[in-house]
Amino acid sequence: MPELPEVETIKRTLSPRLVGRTIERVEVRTPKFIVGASPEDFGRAVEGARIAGLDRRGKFLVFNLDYPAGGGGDTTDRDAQRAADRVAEGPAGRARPGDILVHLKMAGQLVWCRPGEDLGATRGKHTHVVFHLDDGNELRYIDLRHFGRVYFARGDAGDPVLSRALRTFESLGPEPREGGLQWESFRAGLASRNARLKPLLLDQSFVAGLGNIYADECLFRAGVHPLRRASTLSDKEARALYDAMWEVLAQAIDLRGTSVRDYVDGESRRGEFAERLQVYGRTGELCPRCGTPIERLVIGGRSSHFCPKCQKAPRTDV
DNA sequence: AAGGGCCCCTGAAAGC
DNA sequence: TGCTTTCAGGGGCCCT
Repeated sequence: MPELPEVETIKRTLSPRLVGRTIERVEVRTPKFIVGASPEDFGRAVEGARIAGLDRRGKFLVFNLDYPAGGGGDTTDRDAQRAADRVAEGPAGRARPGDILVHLKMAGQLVWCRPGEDLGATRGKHTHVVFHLDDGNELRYIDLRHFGRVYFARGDAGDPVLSRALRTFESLGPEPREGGLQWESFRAGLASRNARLKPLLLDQSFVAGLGNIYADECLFRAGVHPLRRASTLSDKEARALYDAMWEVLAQAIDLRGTSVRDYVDGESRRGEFAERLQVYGRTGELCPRCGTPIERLVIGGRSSHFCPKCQKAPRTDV
């Protein structure tokens, strides 16, 4: 389940292999994965384009393409401009018209491969899009659950699925790390919300990139219960949560993500953060801090894992 | 603003 | 044992 650390790892593993390469041919095996254009139009548009940059925004991967006819500008200018835009725009950030956005949702994989490389029957069967590169290698989009999508930002503006995705992309909240989310605005954001913490952390317009796994881990490390109302946190608790986000995400990125099920990076390698998970998926196991059995509760339709002793339940609402 | 319901889809697990 | 059914799982949209 790729969340921020996994998508970041994919970006880092793919960048050196993709940036500067030209897409020679696109093979769309399962049309529904391409949003914004027919497979034919998508192929025609993208073939011959050069991958100028690879970015991550929340859980989206952003392929920035240079097109041979028009558009363009030299790469250095573009990169500088994009970096400047990101700082200037803060959380907003728009997709550029020629970009390809990829959201992997639960089980999507983006994998760099040698030509025709065999990834096994299951992954082979679920390989939906193949980008053939000018050095002969391939970038494959694989998805065992069929939830992910490849969005062509230059596609049909009237396509409701595309415009919804672009709207979602543009309304992403700040990145939790790297100078995105500032303490003061986080503190103020919590204070202004009555929502329960768990759904709030999963709200991508509040903060971008957390998913179910890291939300649970952050709450545990901060010692706050997932049902707590955001506005009821003390300064100390809010600070603990802010720091926990930073630490958990940094550690997870260091270990190249969490492979609970299907996740692998751009080189098909699994991440190693799963063994460091302290509560997620550990219902009934003992809390590493106090030895109390970890409990599971469904909140907002999502399973939540927490230690009932380290994360005190709110007095009301439970 | 908050929250419930629903849908996307497959494979694993549970049920018979 | 083997087949069928159920459900988990993340995210986001719609509706209230």
